[in-house]
Amino acid sequence: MITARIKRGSAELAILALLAEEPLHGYEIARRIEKQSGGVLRFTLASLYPLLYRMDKRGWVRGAWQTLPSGRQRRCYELTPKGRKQMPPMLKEWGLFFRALHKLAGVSRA
Amino acid sequence: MITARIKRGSAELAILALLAEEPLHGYEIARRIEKQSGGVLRFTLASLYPLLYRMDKRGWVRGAWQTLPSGRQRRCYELTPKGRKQMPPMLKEWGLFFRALHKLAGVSRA
DNA sequence: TCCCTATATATAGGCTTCCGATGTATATGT
DNA sequence: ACATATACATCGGAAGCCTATATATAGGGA
Repeated sequence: MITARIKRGSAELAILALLAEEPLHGYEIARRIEKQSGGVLRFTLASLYPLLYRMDKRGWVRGAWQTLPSGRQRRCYELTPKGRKQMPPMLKEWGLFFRALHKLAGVSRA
Repeated sequence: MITARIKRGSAELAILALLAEEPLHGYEIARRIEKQSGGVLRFTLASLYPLLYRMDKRGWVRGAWQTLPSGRQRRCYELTPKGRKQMPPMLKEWGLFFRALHKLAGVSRA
């Protein structure tokens, strides 16, 4: 039986989902999480960068330095096949968790 | 704007929801969380008891020792009015959070 | 009789995950 | 000139949960 632990780990899923659409750099990821969640999910940069390094180390994303025309540097992250494989089980686990919490406490999406 | 932090804190909500139906002792709470969530939410007793003490300290629940006919003792927890008031905002926050995660990553309840 | 499981509470120690505060540096608008 | 936005980075710490362990009683099966 799949058991969904009670945990916050939704940040990783959010990042994977964003990078599944297109490669992004850190600062842009944070902005999109806030924007695309309607301002609900706030995510500080102090949380984001260590998270990205960890996901890079695991091989879920691959970061590469870019040099902008201005000469400025930034790190662009791309989803790897291994990272893409992580998504379905995470989606399933969160779905299960949500349904369970709904059954117990009546949490609704509406 | 209400911002839902990314956190696991669902345990407190689950406990409040169970105690809203009827007073229960710790061991029974853990059993019901597992049972009523279809085995999805697992919750170790080592997490549960400190949580109950904290909620008692905050005045959300009130624990009282019972002596069973067998002479055995156990602690029965009851929801307080203050505890009941915590539920609607928590439900709202979790609802917002799930909608946001659904928008971002496609987490579904179905 | 002895052991195993279930019931019931409790604590120590530690891990993961996230946040606040702070720092550095460049680009852009006013 | 100055404020704001962009962009990355780290330190320290808090929160929330788990593993392991301890204690003690009750009931069932070998």
